[in-house]
Amino acid sequence: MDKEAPHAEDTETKILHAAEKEFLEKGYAGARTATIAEAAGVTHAMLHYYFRTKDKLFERIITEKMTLLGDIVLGAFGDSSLPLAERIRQGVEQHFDFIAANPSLPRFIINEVYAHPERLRIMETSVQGIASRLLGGLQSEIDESAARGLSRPADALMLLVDIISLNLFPVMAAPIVGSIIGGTYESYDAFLAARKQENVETILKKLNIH
Amino acid sequence: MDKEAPHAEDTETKILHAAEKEFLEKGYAGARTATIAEAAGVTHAMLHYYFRTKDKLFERIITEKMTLLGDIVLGAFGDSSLPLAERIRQGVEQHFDFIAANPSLPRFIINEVYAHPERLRIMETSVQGIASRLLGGLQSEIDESAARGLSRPADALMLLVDIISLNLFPVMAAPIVGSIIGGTYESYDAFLAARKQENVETILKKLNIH
DNA sequence: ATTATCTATAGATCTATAGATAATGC
DNA sequence: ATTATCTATAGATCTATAGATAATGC
Repeated sequence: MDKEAPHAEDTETKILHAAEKEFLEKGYAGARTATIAEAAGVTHAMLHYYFRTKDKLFERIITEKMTLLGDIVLGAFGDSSLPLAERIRQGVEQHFDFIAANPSLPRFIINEVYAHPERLRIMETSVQGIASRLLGGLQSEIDESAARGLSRPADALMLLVDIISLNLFPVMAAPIVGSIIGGTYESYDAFLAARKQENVETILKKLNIH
Repeated sequence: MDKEAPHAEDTETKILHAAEKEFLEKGYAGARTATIAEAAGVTHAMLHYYFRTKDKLFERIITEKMTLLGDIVLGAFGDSSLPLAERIRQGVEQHFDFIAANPSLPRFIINEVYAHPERLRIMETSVQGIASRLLGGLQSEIDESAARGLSRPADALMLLVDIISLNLFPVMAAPIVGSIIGGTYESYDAFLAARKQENVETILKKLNIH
């Protein structure tokens, strides 16, 4: 049924997958094309045959990842068919789950955008999408709820920054936070599960929503 | 009065300062010893004469920075002579100000600990200090306040993670957040000032403190 | 007769040191 | 007579390509 692929993965795909792992873990500067080729199980020359340069290969990966990250923010908070409290709870949880499932993604994007701010142009479209579509709609829902006395007034942008801040840090800084919590939790995953609920509560308490 | 220093900065100090900047901005893998030497205004050979290897120079910088970061957390929240609400407000603000004044520090530490988790041992002493001294004291204050009906009960560890999360993200991800906020604020510094107060409020509302 | 793969190596970049020379402190 | 500095270059590491060979699709 697929366009191709009776055989497992073709060389190009194997290189892409290995490159994704290497770049996300070590960043552009720390990644080695020879390491990528080896992990993909192909000779080093193949990497250059398919992608010409390290830069072009990197460009492929970071474009894909930035688009993904933009989409997930929009996707998590975009469902406006729910009552505000539910929309926020689900948004925080979905966002948290995505970050937990892609733990090196935020560090990767933050680092590479810092190193080359012009890379933001790749995200600009999704970022503009967030700013206008999501924030506009969310803000009017918050305002309406506050006007009815169902919750505290709040700035939708600030709320979004709150949520992203709270969700990213325990995943990005896992080794450090892990060493702080020590043996308080059974595992770091148990801590993360508790943290997800804690973040939902923090936001709902801020809105004082009923 | 000083031990030395009639002349501006000696070579060793110039190299250290240049190295700090280069490593914090580009990380270990992205930093170049030749770039450091050039920025310090000395020949490349001098760097190796004083510090032998890139690794040893890096070790000097990261040890200093990890200790600093540990100390600041302890320092910001350690003043237990204040009423709880004031202690938290001042702690959040002091911590925020320190991060804003050292914007590449969190990214640097998070990246280098991720790349080499064994580096956590450098921080272990300060980290243990935080876990026991700070959290223990803070927790009993929170408990006492809650018992008197002055605030909601809360877990001191979770509260600390909340604060650090909220304070770090807008500084670490400044280019990205800046592009999301667009022209809403006069400058990114204006946004950060607003953000500091917002973070204080978020925490106080979570505690529902009066 | 085009596409994919391999071996071998060039070429670029970076870290590190050798060895000579100048400056400094007894 | 020790410490600091410079020039020159070795040595290691990494990216990229040349050129030959094998596989694949008409």
